[in-house]
Amino acid sequence: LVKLHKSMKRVSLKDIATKAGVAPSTVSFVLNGKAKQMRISDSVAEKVLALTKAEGYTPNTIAVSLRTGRSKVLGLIVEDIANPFFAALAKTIEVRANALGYRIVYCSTENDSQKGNDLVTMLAHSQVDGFIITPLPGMEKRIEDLLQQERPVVFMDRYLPGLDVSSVLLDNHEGVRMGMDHLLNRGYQRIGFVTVDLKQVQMQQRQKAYEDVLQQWGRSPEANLVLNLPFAYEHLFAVERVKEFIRGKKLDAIFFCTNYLGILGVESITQLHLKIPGDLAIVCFDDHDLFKLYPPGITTVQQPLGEMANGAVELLMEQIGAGTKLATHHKKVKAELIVRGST
Amino acid sequence: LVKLHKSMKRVSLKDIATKAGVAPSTVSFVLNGKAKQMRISDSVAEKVLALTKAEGYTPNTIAVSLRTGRSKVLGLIVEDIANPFFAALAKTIEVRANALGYRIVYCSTENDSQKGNDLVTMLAHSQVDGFIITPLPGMEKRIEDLLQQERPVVFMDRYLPGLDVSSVLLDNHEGVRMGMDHLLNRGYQRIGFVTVDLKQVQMQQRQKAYEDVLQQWGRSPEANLVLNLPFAYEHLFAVERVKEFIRGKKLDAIFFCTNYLGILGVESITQLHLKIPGDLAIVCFDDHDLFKLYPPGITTVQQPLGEMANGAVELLMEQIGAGTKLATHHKKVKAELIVRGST
DNA sequence: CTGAAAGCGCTTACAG
DNA sequence: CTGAAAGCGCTTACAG
Repeated sequence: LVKLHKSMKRVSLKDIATKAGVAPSTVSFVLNGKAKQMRISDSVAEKVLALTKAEGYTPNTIAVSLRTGRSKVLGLIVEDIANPFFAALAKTIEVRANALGYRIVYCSTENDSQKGNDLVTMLAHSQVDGFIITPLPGMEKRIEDLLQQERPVVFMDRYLPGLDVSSVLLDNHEGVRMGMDHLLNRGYQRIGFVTVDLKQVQMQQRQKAYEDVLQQWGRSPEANLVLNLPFAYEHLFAVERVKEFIRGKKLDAIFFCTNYLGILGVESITQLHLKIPGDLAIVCFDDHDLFKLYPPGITTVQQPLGEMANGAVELLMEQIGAGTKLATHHKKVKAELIVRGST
Repeated sequence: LVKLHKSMKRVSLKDIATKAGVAPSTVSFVLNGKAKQMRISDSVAEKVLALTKAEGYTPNTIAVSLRTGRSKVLGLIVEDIANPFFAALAKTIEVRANALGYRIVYCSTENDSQKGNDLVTMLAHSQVDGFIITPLPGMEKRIEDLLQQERPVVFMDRYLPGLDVSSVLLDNHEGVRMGMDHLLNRGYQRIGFVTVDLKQVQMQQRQKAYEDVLQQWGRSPEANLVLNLPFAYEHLFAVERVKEFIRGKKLDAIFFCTNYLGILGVESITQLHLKIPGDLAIVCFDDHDLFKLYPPGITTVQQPLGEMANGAVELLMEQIGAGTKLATHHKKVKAELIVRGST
């Protein structure tokens, strides 16, 4: 076993070839599993393999990339990698991609379409083999360029209407339905819905679903009990609003539209000394397993982060594998209802 | 402005040279800002610049990497990118690195040294220019290889004793001292300390600091009131233990060693109907701004994530810039005491 | 002031 | 069964 010296140059394929007394191409074929195909003798193949092991040789991926035109790197552009939701997605994507021999370069748009566009450009220049993007309005043009160049692209969690890009999205309507059916089947009558005044499509889809489900269960529009908190609420203010909401509307159940809302909901409820679900049933949309840290009794509508992440990688791999432009797929993933403790 | 066609080959430096009627080297010099240095005429330089713009030319970074031996990519290896603490660090590192013209490839060890070693190997093969690593026991040998090859490496958040590697670490002792001084200065007498039975050096340093500070304030060892929860506690079990601890030891203040402990602490305290800080003062070590979601009255010892991340990038850049092996630096970052609401 | 040429480390037709 | 050669897209001594 040859020990590397400090400033020793990395051993190259050519070095191996020289030591083995064969041509570089022979080494390349052996290492790429084309020995049989190229009808290289077993003895030569074995010698090459033994040498690469002894010398600790591994191919320079940069050179391979330049030659083959494939970098084995995927670009992941999310809103904010420090957000636990995106961090969890990134993690699963990483694992899946690594298993397939791909590395991930990730970047955060910070909800700035200008920055998002710059990131796309940067990743395109560094020759990533494909993109997984959580897009923002304002990125349409730059992403159309990618499509034009036949670069594999998948949208995740969000999409841009009008762009013909494969996507993996959560079925928000179905998720709310599951949570609401859970409550309605158990006879709850006055189900409040707490949301936040955000322009995001997700929030609007969820609120719409709440209203649809109530209507489908034959409730009158007066049954719609919605608390719409302002964006960027103050913690104490919001807790008070939720408390008022619960008491004022005499709720027997409450549905929180996001997990951050759920956190302050739990605090409001604790302050009211309500038993869960004895006095009040709770369902909360949970984007990242946050409620596993919380006491039982809270039912959550869990985003299937793994499924979403794996779905995105899968759709991307299809495109990369195909080489040619495929028809776009729009994959909807279903949330999972998790009932913790007694109902 | 030339529009790219679907399967049109990317425009290369050579293409620009041909169109400009100059040699490729001339284009290269102009684009790399060496026009003056190479005494290229302004008219030629302008023509080249105009053409690159019109053709939308950008250099192929893979080719640049192969040629220059520098990839402009940094490898970031953390325990788990889905953990908000590491996600926040990753985010800051990303921003800083991007500003310096570097991209980040990140990977998670999942606390598995075998996986950690494989990741180091993988990143080394893909020619990253430097490593920022949250190391694990068992990675010593593989990291020594990196040092031997004079690859820039920085440890962040953790270190491996005996390895001569630059590092950025939190000053845990000082952090606990700040929190404890805050309480002791305000006259609190019975200060409990809640920790968890983890082998991590951080936890042990924090507990040691708690004990040291009490001793330095002249308290007898009987003043040490420590609740050591088992690793992987059940939520309800832990909440009960904290409640017992507060009542049993007649605490007037409590110090939580991590933010996850703090979360269940807040729940215990709410259940006991204690006013904060009227009945009980709380200080909590907060690794990732979690408590900004919580009600005021909780004082936190905040990890300066930004400082830590920027410090790591900075130490790495020093090494990359130097080209030769530098003396190692061990940077300690100070936590910040954040007092929310009245004391 | 500018160009021709070598070379980074691979892969892959092509020719024996 | 194996080798010589071209080339991926750049950069950088070197030679005018």
